[in-house]
Amino acid sequence: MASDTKERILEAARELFARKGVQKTSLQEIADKLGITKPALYYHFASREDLLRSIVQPLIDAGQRFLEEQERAASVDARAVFEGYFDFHYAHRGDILILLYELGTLAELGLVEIVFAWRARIAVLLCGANPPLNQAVRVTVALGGIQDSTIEFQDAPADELRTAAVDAAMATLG
Amino acid sequence: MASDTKERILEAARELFARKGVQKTSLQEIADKLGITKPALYYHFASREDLLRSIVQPLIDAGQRFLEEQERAASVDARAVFEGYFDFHYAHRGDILILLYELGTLAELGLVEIVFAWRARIAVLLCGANPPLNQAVRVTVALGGIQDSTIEFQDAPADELRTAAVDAAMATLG
DNA sequence: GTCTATAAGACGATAGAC
DNA sequence: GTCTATCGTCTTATAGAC
Repeated sequence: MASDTKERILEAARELFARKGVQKTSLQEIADKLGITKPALYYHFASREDLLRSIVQPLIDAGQRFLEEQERAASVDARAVFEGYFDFHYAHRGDILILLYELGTLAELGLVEIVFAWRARIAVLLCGANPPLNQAVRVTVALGGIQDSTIEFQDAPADELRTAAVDAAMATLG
Repeated sequence: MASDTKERILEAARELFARKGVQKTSLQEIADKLGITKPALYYHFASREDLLRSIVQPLIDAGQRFLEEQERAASVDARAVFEGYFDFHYAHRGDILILLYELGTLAELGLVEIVFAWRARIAVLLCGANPPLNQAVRVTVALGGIQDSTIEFQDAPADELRTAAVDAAMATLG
């Protein structure tokens, strides 16, 4: 396999980012954790931003795949959309928590725009283009609520949480 | 008085924090914006954290007052609670957006715990202590959704948005 | 691929004059 | 209340040996 040092760096960075935040974690700390030096780290990643992007990219790709899949589906089933949305957020809840605590940092990578665009595309699936405000709000509440649930109820059994979150989202949509 | 240097510093800091994030704004930049020097700034605020706390504190106080008011009310009306929750978030949506983009920074000031505690207290008001998971999830979706709405629909007319958000929250609660 | 060494600069914060 | 000057520390990033 390709040099696993690169993978080890990503893993260490992920752990430190989650524990102390992205901005407050220096490349020095990441290197120390692995017992290597900063220049060694620079051999694998051209810059600090390059490292950060390498962590975020798989998440963006997964989200993109989920959305294209939903849009390709022949018919739109709100419950299925919510379930897929829950599954995506639950599967990546660790990384998503990192992003949520550091929205400002991620905004510089253009991530905030991407996530808003995703929500807009789902909103189109659920209630068409240019819905009235009260419809748009309901979609925001439903999707935002599903995401919040995967963050706030870390200890709950996954299947029970999934049912509860999707039920709540369906009730919101009315 | 409004022309006080201390007030002008807070105002400049707020503006820069909103535009480029808390962590990425240096004391130097705040001083430059006002045409004063860093030591002058230190005359008014003991430290960087002191400055940050001075911006956040009024928000915490306002939230605290809202909650005590709700808890003192003789009877609990879910709709009234949601309306008050919306009004609080709408009135402070500018500052709340700053906090949302920098949860990590605010966590160091103990703010995240405070907000979670608020939500827990509202949850007790709405469905008693130790509710089943599906009830707790519905409260999270409803409250989180109201907050999201005040952020996402910046351009919508306030009263129309208020009705839509509260209606959605009521539907979520079932 | 990893090292030693260091550049080049920003940062928070302080001392002391006025 | 505001200044000039500076301290000490931390940072990203690079040069060049092995």
